[in-house]
Amino acid sequence: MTKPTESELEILAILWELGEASVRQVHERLAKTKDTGYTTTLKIMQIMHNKGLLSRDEKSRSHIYTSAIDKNDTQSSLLKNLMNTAFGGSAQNLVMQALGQENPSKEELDEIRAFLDQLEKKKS
Amino acid sequence: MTKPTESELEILAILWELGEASVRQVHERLAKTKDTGYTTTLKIMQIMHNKGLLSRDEKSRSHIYTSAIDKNDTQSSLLKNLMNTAFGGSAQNLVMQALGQENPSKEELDEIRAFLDQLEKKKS
DNA sequence: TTTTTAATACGATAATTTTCGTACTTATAC
DNA sequence: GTATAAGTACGAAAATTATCGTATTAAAAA
Repeated sequence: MTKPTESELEILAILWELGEASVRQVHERLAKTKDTGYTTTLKIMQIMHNKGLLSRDEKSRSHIYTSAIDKNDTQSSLLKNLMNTAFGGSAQNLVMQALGQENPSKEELDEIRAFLDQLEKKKS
Repeated sequence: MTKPTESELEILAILWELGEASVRQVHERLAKTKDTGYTTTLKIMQIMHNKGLLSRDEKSRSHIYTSAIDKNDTQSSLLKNLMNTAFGGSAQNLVMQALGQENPSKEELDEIRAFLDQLEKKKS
C-alpha cells in the first residue's frame, strides 16, 4: 500500500473526520491552516482518487469524496514507520514522548490505564 | 527548525544510536535495510551538515559526524506533527494505537504506568 | 616512488510532490 | 436564452528530495 504524502494525509484526516465531503468543503478546512489554492486541493484529491486513496460519488455535479483506506490501518502503519525510523523501534519510548508533551486529563489517563490492563490480561 | 526528510531521519537515528560515526559507518548501517549507493549517503550527510542538522569533525581525513539536533526535541516535534495531521490532535488516540500494535512486556507496561502516575501527580 | 585504495566535493539528473493556470462543462441567475 | 458562477480535467511548471557519476585529493601499500 502506498504511503500517503504529507498533503494527502491532511486531506485524509479531514475526510476521516467529516466522513464525506466535496472538494470545496475539504479545501475550506485546509485553508484554515494552509495557504493554498482551490485547484491545488482539487488536483491532489484527483490524484488520490487515481491511486485508490479516495473513492468518490460522481452522481451530482460536485463530486463527493470519502477515504478509501481504513483510518486505523493507516495510522498504525504511519506510527510503525515513525517508530522504526525515529524511535529505534521502541513503542514505549514513543508512547512516553507522546504523553509527556501533552497534558492529558485525569480521565484520559484512566482510560489509558484501563487499556494497559486490558493489554496485560490478553497476554499470558 | 527545518523538519528532517525521511532519509535524513534514518541517518539521524543511526547517529543518535552510535553517537558519532563516519559516512562509511553510517552507510553500512543504512545499507542493511536500504539499497543505496555510498555517495548518496555522503551527499545527504553533506546537505544535512549544511542545514545544521549534523556537526562534523574534519580533523582526520574521514570526517566524523554527530547529530547537531536534540533527539528528544526532534522526536517530540515529529510526534506532534503526526498527531496533528493524522490523529486529529489526540495524544490518547495515538498512544493507544501505538501500544496496540506492539506487544509490550509486563515490565514495559509497568514503566508506562509509573510514568502515568508521575504525570498525574505533577498536575493539580 | 609509484600504484592502488578510500575519502570528499560537487554538478547534474531523476523522481516525487506541490502548485497553479487554462480550457471546458454544467448549473443558476437575470 | 444569455451571462455568470462554480465545478472538473489536465498539462505543465516549480519545488523538493534522492541518486549517482566523475573529478580530485590524501593516505596506504607495493
